[in-house]
Amino acid sequence: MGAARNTRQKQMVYDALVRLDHPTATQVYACVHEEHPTVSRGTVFRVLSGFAESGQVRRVNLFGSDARYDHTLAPHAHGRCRVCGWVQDVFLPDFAAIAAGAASDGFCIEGCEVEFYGVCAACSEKQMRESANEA
Amino acid sequence: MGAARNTRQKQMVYDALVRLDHPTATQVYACVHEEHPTVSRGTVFRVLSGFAESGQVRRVNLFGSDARYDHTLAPHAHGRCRVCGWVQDVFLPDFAAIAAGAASDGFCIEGCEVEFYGVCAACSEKQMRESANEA
DNA sequence: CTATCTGCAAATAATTTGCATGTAC
DNA sequence: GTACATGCAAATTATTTGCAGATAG
Repeated sequence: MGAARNTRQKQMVYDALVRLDHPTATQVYACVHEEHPTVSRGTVFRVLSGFAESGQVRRVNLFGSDARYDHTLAPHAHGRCRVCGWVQDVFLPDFAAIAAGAASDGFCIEGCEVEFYGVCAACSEKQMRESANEA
Repeated sequence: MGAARNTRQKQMVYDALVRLDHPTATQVYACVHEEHPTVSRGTVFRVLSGFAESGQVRRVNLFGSDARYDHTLAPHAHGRCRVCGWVQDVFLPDFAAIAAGAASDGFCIEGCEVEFYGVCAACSEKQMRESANEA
């Protein structure tokens, strides 16, 4: 196994990932493919998997959806809005401590993924406004 | 919309779910279908989705895998072994408090899913034994 | 040069869906 | 009896893969 090479495709995939806010692989493909129609689906999936494997990006599985990719490497959780589906980063100050403290039955914990779900601020306000109109 | 009906299929799907330990929908299908070949894929997926929607079971998305179903409704996290893939329940005493305390930016948290990943006790021992043999 | 990458298109695999029939209540 | 459920098979959707040609180092 040799060293990974830098290619235009990898750069484009990474740029799209940063720009797109927790996108799925398919969303990254759509974004890259729009400006560079010759870039193929296979390449985007391969590049994203490679990034995830090398730790360059994080692969996140959220509820009831496909795998998403996150360029923010610092440990953090996610808030997923039940209404609009938006994913918000949630930084927990004692994130590592929570993970470390949860070890039990000899399970050696190496990392931790957390997703909160609920309603984001924007959707809360919208719902409040709508129910005010009904009354 | 009428009330949900009790059918043999639903009972079979639920029984398989309890027996199988965090199975994917496809695993549930395989299990049910083996003893009752007439039960169809579509039914198993529909029944599991219905259970998840009604809150009768919990749908869990773990890293890099398909959706899994969990009949344990009490709030808990999961430990997923990097080596053998086994999923262990992890009960956190202050689970609700963690979720509640993490609210920020107006995100209204309704629930929380946590997955720890690492190596389970069995795989740790096995690896230790193997490295001892090499030395 | 040559090991790695890429594009393409076809293959998998999970999940969903339309529709006619079956069945719980 | 009728509304909800099921079986079947075909359709979708996400992701993977084989292979020949392109290219980074």
